[in-house]
Amino acid sequence: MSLYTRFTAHVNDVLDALEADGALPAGLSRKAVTVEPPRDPSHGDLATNAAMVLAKPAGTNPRALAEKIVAGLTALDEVQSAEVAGPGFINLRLVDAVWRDELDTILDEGDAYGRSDVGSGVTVNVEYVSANPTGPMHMGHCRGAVVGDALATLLEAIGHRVIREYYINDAGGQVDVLARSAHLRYREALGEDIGGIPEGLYPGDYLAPVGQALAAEYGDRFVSAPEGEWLATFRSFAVAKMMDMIRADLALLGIHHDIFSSEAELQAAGKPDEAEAWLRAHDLIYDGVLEAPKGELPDDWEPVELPLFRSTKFGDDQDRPIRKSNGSWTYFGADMAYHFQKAASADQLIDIWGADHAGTVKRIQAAVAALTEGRARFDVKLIQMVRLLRDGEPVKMSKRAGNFVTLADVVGEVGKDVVRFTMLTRKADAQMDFDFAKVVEASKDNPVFYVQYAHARISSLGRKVAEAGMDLPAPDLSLLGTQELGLVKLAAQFPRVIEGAAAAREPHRIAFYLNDLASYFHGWWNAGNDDPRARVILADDPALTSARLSLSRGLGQIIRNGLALMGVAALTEMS
RNA sequence: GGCCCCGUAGCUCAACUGGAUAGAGCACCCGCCUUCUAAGCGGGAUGUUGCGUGUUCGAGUCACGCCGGGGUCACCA
Repeated sequence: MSLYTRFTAHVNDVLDALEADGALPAGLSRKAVTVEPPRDPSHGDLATNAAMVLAKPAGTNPRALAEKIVAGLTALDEVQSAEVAGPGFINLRLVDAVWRDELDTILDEGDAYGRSDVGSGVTVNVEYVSANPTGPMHMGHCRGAVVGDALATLLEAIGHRVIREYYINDAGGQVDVLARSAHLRYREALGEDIGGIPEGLYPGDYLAPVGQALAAEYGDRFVSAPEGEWLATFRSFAVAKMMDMIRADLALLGIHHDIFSSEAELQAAGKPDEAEAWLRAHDLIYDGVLEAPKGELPDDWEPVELPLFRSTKFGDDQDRPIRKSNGSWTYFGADMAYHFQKAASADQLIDIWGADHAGTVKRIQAAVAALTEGRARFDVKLIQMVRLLRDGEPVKMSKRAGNFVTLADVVGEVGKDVVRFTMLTRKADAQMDFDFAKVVEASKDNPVFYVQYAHARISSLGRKVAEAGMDLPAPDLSLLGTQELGLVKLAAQFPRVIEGAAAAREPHRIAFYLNDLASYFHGWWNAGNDDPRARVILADDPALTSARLSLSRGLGQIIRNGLALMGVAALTEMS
């Protein structure tokens, strides 16, 4: 149990006691009661708003109620002082022993420190990447891949069972285009001069090996065969090759999915039909005429009767077709069934999408709400664009010739850890710049470097002590000073940060927290510049050295654990 | 035109999903390198949180309406 959940329990105990005494009406909701560190540390170590939240429903005034709660909290051994402040906050100051014990806990629990089981018993399906299987991963996919993966890790850290899933869009028109592109390369591989790649086919060179593989597999039997004879074969062949490439690209980032679900298989298994039947039985699908698109009408637009899902009943602004006029499924029709399938094996669903799909969020949320009858929590996280820069100048990307910046190029240039960390240094719904020069810069402007540098400094301490052959006594943490306990207090927030980040589905908070912790650590370290007695290693004071070394190790542990959540390896020395 | 996201210091961004006096870094000014790694540290200055109503003990955060920037609109995927 983390320190913060422990004190939340203490506050609840005090409230229980007040209820038992009749000082507080029984059964008031404590949902809004929080126990958290105040923003301003001068207010104390912990603050609770219990009196303010409960005063009104209890029919009393906040300060009077606060006084009663304070009396109960003051009685606790771990509490040094409790006082009422401002409009009715209760500020707690804890005895130093609490923080020393917490440092021991960090060191004892090691890699497990910060993990919890608050999410146990709940399975969460995180679907991320799901790039179309028509080419290698490029930078546009990168951020969503990293955010999704880090979020999945974060959810595991609070005890959820997590399913990492990739949805292969292998049923739409774009995979037919892929198959035709592959057929062209197949003819090329068999010696035909194909000239340029016609407009409308995928031009990328990565398809050449696919053509060669097809030639090796099938010889020349499909060279002049009508499309109907080879399309399906070439399609599944090429998709499989593309997925191999994508899996290899993802592996460069350390990303591995548990499940790859195929849209084509989903349709072949009749899942969309099942969903449609269920929805029709519940009067959530009707045959109707789609409204004309707003704004400028396409030339070929004409009213057609289609099966429409009543997404307007769930907050969408238009009912949405699930089948096309030729009877095949729309993307939405299949996607609806796909989410229905996912919800069968998970309690909560999270989709990581590019922000360009924002317009389709409501309809899929409507579908999930309908098909699960509101049971499944379902979040769509939209990932904003990343602007690629080099020394402040936008990286030019031409759309023709498949000339985009691939994920493999970027990882090759700056490394996996830099890419992953950088992608997590912004809220997902804020746009972000990725500057090749800045992300590898060795300065404190660069959080990747700054955090790693702190960890390297900490690691160097262990080496120095070993080299010096110092004989250290068991640490006596009561030797730690105020600034040092302050560092412990910040370190002790780590479990809260994890829980908060997981609950909000915001992995970037880990990166910000680590940067903060690194900043305080560097400050402590540099105190030794002005005052040699403030250094960690004091040759003439093994006792103090031992205590400070324990603190350093604790901080190093937190940094490692935080980086692990982000999928980033901690450096023990800077190169 | 409808919907979604964003708007916070000169710049880039935070703010623990409603808490106290809105915080960091950059840039600017003042100190600090015969060093446990100065690849940095300490201190100073920086605000009508786009604007306006409302909800309440309390709003950057929630609701509604404007303003500005971006995205999106299909029987596409």
